[in-house]
Amino acid sequence: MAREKIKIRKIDNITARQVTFSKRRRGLLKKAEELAVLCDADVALVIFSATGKLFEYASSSMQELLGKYKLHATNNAADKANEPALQLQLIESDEARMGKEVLEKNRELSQLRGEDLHGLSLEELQRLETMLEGGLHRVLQTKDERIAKEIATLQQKGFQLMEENKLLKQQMMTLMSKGKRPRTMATEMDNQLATYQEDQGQSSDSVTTNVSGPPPEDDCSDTALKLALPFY
Amino acid sequence: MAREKIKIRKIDNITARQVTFSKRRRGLLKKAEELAVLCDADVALVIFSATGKLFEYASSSMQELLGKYKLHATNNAADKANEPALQLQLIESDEARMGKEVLEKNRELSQLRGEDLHGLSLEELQRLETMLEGGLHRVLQTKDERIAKEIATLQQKGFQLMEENKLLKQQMMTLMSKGKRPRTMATEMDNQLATYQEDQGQSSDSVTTNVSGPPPEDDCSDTALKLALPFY
DNA sequence: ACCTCTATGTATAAAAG
DNA sequence: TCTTTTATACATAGAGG
Repeated sequence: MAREKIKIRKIDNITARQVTFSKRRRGLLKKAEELAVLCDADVALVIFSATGKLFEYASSSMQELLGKYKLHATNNAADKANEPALQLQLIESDEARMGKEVLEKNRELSQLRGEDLHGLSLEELQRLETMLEGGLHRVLQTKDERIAKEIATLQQKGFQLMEENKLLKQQMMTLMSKGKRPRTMATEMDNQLATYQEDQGQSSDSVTTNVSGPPPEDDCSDTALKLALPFY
Repeated sequence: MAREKIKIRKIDNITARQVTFSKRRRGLLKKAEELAVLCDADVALVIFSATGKLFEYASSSMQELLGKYKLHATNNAADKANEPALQLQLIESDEARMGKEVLEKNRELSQLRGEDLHGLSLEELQRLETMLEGGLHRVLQTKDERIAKEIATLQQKGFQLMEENKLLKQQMMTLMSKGKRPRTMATEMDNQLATYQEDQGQSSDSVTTNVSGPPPEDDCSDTALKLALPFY
């Protein structure tokens, strides 16, 4: 495909054939991987050179893919004729049963994802819709519960910290009034306390408010305000 | 490779992914055959689409090639460890793996249905929510398209019937004015026609209006108003 | 889904090191 | 045999039917 167009037939010159094999083999393996990645497909590629050397690519496990292939092949073959393929068929019937199950589950999953809907009747679409709505409802409910719980935990931690700070402040005041030291530290703690109270008030307004925003930069890292919310 | 360069990662848009799959699949199959022919190599290519559809190429017999592959694979495995279980082990592990796969798919399905959500993190719940919303959206879209199409068909049939009735009425009038028979039948047909026109007017107002309600009780069952809508 | 069209990115045949 | 180079053929993304 360069310099000159070539006909697709066995290359006579042995050297040229080996060179072409090397180049095209790599190209093919690359393309196979690209297809698997781009299109979320399962791809298995097996190449034997004329000298018997093996090259292969499989998007997942070669065994898994070849098993899956056998299922399809045997299913189709069984449709067309009753080929009594020795004991092999007995063994494979087990595989076939499970494979069908996997295929069925996969179909169901992809339909729930909204793909491959073209063969479905209105009744089936309605069934899917109901199931999806129910599922979505329950997922949202679970998520809301989880979020509410985490917020409650955060609030509790916050109040604990407030109490702790208040106590510390009092102790500090006591110490300072005795030793007549400047009040800088106590003032700063007042500010921190006010900031934190504001944050708490906001987050309890709505479940969907951002709670993971910067908390007051305290040094009490051991008291663990670590329950950050990754969403909302 | 055209118009714009793309990154080799899963294509998000489902339609685009299917289109690309179709194009690249053909390209890959062609290249596989070219390699086999040009370089006298044995090539086996198995592709499963994301929806589970199978595509394959084999330069000779797929069975033969896969057998050959298994030999190489087992030989190599035997080099690394002294596993004398031959192909039997491959088959057994296939079954075990598929059993696991079935379990996995079932878990995924039940989660999509909104069951068994307790072990999930907020991130996983968010992922489920997104998937369900997308699926629901696509299901609703497909259903709406289907319904619109059926309504259009029903309307067309309705108009056909109206025309037919008009014609029959005229013929009847002609007959009656000639033979001086009582006009009972003609009057009844007038009523039917009026009723049907009302129905048509209603159903074209909104997609969600009940269209499958009682049509005029005509005896023209062969004209088939059978596209009843089971929902809505 | 499938075809066509077209601009562009890739693959690769041939040659050279 | 492998690499690099280069010119050319091929594959294909995106858009429109």
